[in-house]
Amino acid sequence: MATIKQVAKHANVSVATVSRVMNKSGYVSEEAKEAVEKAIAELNYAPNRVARSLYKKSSNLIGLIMPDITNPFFPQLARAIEDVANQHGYQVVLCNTDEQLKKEQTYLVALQTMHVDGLIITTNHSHNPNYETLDLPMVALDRIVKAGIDAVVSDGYEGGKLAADTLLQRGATRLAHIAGPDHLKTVKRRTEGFVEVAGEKLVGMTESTFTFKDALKASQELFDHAWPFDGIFAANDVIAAAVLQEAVRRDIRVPEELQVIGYDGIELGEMTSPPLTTIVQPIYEMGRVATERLLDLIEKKDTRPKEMLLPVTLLERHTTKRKER
Amino acid sequence: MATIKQVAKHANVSVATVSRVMNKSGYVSEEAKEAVEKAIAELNYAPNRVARSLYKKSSNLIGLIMPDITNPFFPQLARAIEDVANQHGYQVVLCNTDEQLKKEQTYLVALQTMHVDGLIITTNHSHNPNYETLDLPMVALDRIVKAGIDAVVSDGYEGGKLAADTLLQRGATRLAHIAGPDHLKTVKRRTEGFVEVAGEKLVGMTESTFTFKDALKASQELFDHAWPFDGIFAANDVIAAAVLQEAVRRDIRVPEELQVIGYDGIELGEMTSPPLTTIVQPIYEMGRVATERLLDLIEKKDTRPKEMLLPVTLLERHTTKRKER
DNA sequence: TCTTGATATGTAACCGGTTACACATTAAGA
DNA sequence: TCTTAATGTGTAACCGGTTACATATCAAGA
Repeated sequence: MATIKQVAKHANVSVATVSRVMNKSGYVSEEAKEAVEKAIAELNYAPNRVARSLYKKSSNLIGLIMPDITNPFFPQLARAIEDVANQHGYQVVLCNTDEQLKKEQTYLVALQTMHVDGLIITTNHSHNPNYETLDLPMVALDRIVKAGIDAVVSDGYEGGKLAADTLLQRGATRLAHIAGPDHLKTVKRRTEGFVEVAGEKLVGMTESTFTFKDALKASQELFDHAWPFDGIFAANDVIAAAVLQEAVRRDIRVPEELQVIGYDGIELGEMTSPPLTTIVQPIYEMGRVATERLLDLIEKKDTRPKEMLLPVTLLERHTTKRKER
Repeated sequence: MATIKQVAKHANVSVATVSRVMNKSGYVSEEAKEAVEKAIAELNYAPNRVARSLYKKSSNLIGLIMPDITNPFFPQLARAIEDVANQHGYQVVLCNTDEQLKKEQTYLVALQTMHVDGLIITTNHSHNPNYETLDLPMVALDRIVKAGIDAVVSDGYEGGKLAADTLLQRGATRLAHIAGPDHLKTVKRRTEGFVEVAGEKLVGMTESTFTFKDALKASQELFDHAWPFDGIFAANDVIAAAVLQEAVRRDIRVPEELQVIGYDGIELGEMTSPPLTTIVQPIYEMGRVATERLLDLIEKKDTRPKEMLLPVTLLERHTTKRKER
């Protein structure tokens, strides 16, 4: 790789001049500019970002901290983040923490020492002491870390209500629900919204993590203890898929006997049989908004913290009945 | 963040001494060592990796180039890579290229200028000119880039044969197949193995990309034109899921009327109804092996290029019949 | 006692950029 | 013609580490 010095020599100017034309800063004569551009082209020069980082104290890197990219909700988020970051000349460093404080801590110092310009956090340590002292632009995504840190989330409360409304409207009279992990505020809201509207009609409820295995176990328990019910809302699509599979295994016809609604809108829902009706949160959009917000923060365009609530919509596939008229 | 100079002053030694204790290199008296360690602890010092990179020309960063993290095969790979990299003190930079040469090119210069130490490539430009001139350790994963570049792949040929054998052994007599994109060598091998064993029994075959939508379309065509068949092998699990869904929609009973086998062993296969029988490639293992190989290459432990072929296994879930005795 | 090698430490060059500053030239305005 | 501001360019300091090299001390062996 050529260095700026070589370019300078090749163009018969000083390194300062080369730097000036690279950055379009300061005064440069047309003549010099052309010579430099020619040299750059001929030597196939690209400036060393490490050197630039060292002086500028900015790396054009952003850290993406997530629990586990293997969880099907996150890849779409990661994709959106990477797309937007890339469009603005940033790269993203992927960090899986499995929600372990220690891993998170390790990553945090690694990211700091490599001078990332900002952080997007999709893990949920509401009181993670690590973030308190961190002087870095950051935005929480699908999670609420603490007041004072920007957050981008979908409207889980409305989503929960929408799920209940839909089920009721399609003739369900006995509702059930599988909630997500208790410590996730954004997920809890879905349950709150659902319970609020379901009211007396709620006949069964349990809780599960977001792994398919656990969800299957929770479904089985629910079917064993609370059956019959004719409408169920799962805290996310993976859980809904488990419910579906268990229903099929028990020869319960969906949607005739049991209507199922998930939450997320991940591609998986399209692949089940029958395809899953779900409350979709605009995942890509959330990633996009979060990243754009982060870049604004990095460029100090706006620093008042705020929480961005994105609307959800109902996607009717085939685990709910047709709308009655 | 404290700098090495501050630590040096605080410990009453020179920066060289501090550097020596940090790197356990050269001679340092016990006395000095303790003073430095105390200073480091007190100032909460962590060396600036950017500065270190500049001098060392090594960043402890590895670039991960994939088509699209949103494709459910890749997150597991990414996860494995990140795990291993992290255990060795490396971070990974995520790059989605959508198989577009231009994006790939852009990333390649970005990664080079930030001095990544190595590359893991899961895209498939067999003749991508970009890689030819690149003087960077790299390993291809699930893809074969070109001779001279290490590759880690699963044994698709054996997998295809295993799928056909299994179907035949379970009583299927009319076989069908949906192949993957033609330009992916590793995927083509699956088809070759399958066709080889299926022989005369093969009554229908088509091709599809790895998106669910396309797969669904291909399935419909196959059912329209080649039905009846009683055993089908799909080039990956996403396609198999589409076949399954289409079969259910047509009221074809699986596995009684039609047995289905996928390839990959991704979690999705567990979530379909019925759960999918599939040829599993050891995805996590592949990521691990590739990363360990890359780290060896980076540390110059071994530089003879080689191709690593990992074995596949049959995972019998419920889209195939019980083994006949 | 003198030599020699091991131990210990500091100074300064270096990595490859960016930019403050000094200096030179030129054109416009008084 | 003299000032002054705008334009153009180079030198060197700087970012924060690593390390080559110079130098100093000390103990062991000749």
